[in-house]
Order: sequence, then structure tokens, then C-alpha cells
Amino acid sequence: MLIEEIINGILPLPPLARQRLEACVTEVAYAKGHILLQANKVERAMYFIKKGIVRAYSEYGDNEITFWFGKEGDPVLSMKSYVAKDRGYEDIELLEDCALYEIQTSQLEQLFGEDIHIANWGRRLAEKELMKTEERFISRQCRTATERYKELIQESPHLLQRVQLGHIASYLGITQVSLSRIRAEIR
Amino acid sequence: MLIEEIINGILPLPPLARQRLEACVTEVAYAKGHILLQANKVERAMYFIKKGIVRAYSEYGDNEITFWFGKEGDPVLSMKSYVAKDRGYEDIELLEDCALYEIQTSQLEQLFGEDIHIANWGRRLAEKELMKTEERFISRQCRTATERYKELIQESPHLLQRVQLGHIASYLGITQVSLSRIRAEIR
DNA sequence: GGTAAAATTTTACAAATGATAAAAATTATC
DNA sequence: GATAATTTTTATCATTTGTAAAATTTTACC
Repeated sequence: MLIEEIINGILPLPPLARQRLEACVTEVAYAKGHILLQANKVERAMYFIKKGIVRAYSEYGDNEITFWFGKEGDPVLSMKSYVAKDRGYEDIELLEDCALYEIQTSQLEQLFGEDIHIANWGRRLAEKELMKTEERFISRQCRTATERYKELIQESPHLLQRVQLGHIASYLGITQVSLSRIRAEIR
Repeated sequence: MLIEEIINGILPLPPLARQRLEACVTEVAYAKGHILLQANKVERAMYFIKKGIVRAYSEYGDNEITFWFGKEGDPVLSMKSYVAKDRGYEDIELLEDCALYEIQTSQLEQLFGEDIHIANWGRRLAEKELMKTEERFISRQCRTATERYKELIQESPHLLQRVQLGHIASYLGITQVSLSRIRAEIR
């Protein structure tokens, strides 16, 4: 996926603003298993996924809890680092070899202060992420695990092909055993 | 709470920008029980709470599910309406007589296009809301109902004085009966 | 292709939560 | 302040989900 598409997908920018933003972007690539962002660290870069799939998870007691998957075009950042300049909750692990667009948040912040189009682009980015988080929150609050699994199949069928079920289970907020049960019932 | 404090609490604005923003604000007051924002409607206003307490809830099947409380200083808006110009999920009900600051989102959007400080203020608003939603999401994912209840007592002890337990229970994602059990165990 | 490792499913049992109904306590109203 | 209405607690039983361990399937690697 091209950075231009990703940027304009958030908020279409006039050519000059887009050039300024794109000038901050560098391409990087890491192998499957690489930890892109670390929990308990103030991260100074954010990414967009050009190619590949990643997950965000937290260690909690013995087991890790996956709470987000990112795919092509998605932004990857520690919100806690990005917004509050504080240590993040999550590790972000590459589930496939990935190509990424990298931006230093310090550069981005400078542009936010200089270019009103980019400031509104950044606003839009946060707003869209907020919508997604809210939707998942409400889905979690209102629907049963079975409904959430069916919803996931509907909306992200590709994910099931690319991610192992243990991660999916913890993403849905249930154990792998529960997910197995649900899958058996549906069949 | 003064609108000036609320605005500067999100992002301190230079005097001119703050004046422009405050010029959009009107004060309104409604009685306990009033529905400020309606589910399944594209809402065109947002609010900040000057005085009082509100809740956001969705009807789901027979029962309603409360998923947010707002108190003095908090923004009140349907994210779906504000961000996507789409019908919101939630009703927002006043749990006490409230004094509110009202802003038409159309006016706000115009300012976002005209004033870079206000654009960055809007970015900050979305970012902070995102952080809050994310924290609650993670708390929900990682902690038991009992832990979440204790967390709530710690962080918002006032809420328990002002809101009935049925709403608190559904906010915590459990039934009122479960919450009663938890309260009995803790004592 | 065979072996080891990892992932997934299945099973049995335990713990947590939900549903329902009824009792107790609190709050609102006249 | 008495009565009704609402809210909260308690009790019982059913259902869901979790834990642990074993069985099966899939994947990775030599």
C-alpha cells in the first residue's frame, strides 16, 4: 500500500502539505517476530503498515493479552507515548515479515504547529482511531463472545487465515478453549 | 466549572484563538432525566459539562447498557455523529440537573479550517478521549469485575455517591446482582 | 518423508456470572 | 410520617467460562 493512499485515506491533503508530510516518512522492513514498539517505554516513532500484519499485546500475569491487530494501511503507535509522552502499555509484534512507513513523532508535532492542513490531518487520525476503539468497546460491552467471533468472521475474514487462534481468542476476550468450543458449536 | 478552564485543560490556547472558540459557546441547562443526545440520530451539537453528571447508554435487547459517565469538565458528544456524521450509538441522559456549555459542531469545524491553534486543540481533544477509551478497554480486557470495581472506587469515589448501582454494574459489564455479590464479598 | 515442535481441539471438573424471584432497604410523594 | 415506588441485597439454580491435562492436528525443519 502506498503512503500517499494511506495519508489521503485519513484526510485528503493539498499537494504541498502532503509533500511536507511525506518528507518525514522513511521506509523500513523487519522480519516476523520483531518487536516494533515496546511496552513500558516512551516510543518516539509511529508507523503505517505498507505490507504485513501485526498485533499489540500486554503481558498480564502469566499470559499475554492481544488487544489489537494491524493490517495494511493501519497506523501503528503507542497511544500513551504519542499522546501523553508516557510509557506505553503494549508490545507490538510483527506476525509476518513487514514493510512499514516510519515517522518520528517529533517531526510530526512540528508539522502540526506549522501547517493547518496537517494539524487537521492529525486530528482526523486521532478521531478515526477513537471511533474504531469505541466500536470495539461497545461490541465488547454488548455482545457475547459467540457474537463477537461471528462479527470478526464477517468483518475480517482474512485475519483468521493470517493469525493463530490463540491470539484471536485473547483479542475476543476469551480463552483459547472457549474459542474452540464456540467454533465447534457453529460448525 | 468555567469554559475557559475546560478549554485550556485540553490545550492552552493563545488569547485570540480562545476568544474565537468561546464565541461559539452558549450556556444551556436541563433537568435530571433529560435526554441530551439521542441514539440513532445525527447530532449536530456537542457539550461540556459545567455542573452535573450524565451517562451514555445503549438499548440492547431488553436492557440498557451504560458505557460512560460524564462529570464536570468532561466533553459530551456522539463520536459517531461528530467524526463520521453518522447516527450515534448512544442516548445521553442527565443523571442530575445540569448546566452545560453547548457548541454546534458545524461552527467548530469551520474554526478547525481557519485557526491552526483550534485545529490542534481539536486534535488534542480527540487524542485525550482516545486515551481514556483505550484505558477502559484495556482495563476491561485484563481485569476481573472485582478488580474493576475496586479500581472505580479508587479513581472515582464520588461517582458511587451520585450514581445508582444498577448503572455502575452495567458500566462495569456485569449485572446488578453480580455487583451486589462483589460488594458483599469486599465488606 | 519423518521427527519434533507448536497449535488446536477435546474432555472433565471448578469457579464465576447470569437469571429469576423474593426480601430488605432506601427514596419519593402526598 | 405513612404509603407507594424504586433500588439494593439475598438466595437458588442454570449457564457460561475458566483451568488443567490429554489427544489430535498442523506446521516447521532436517
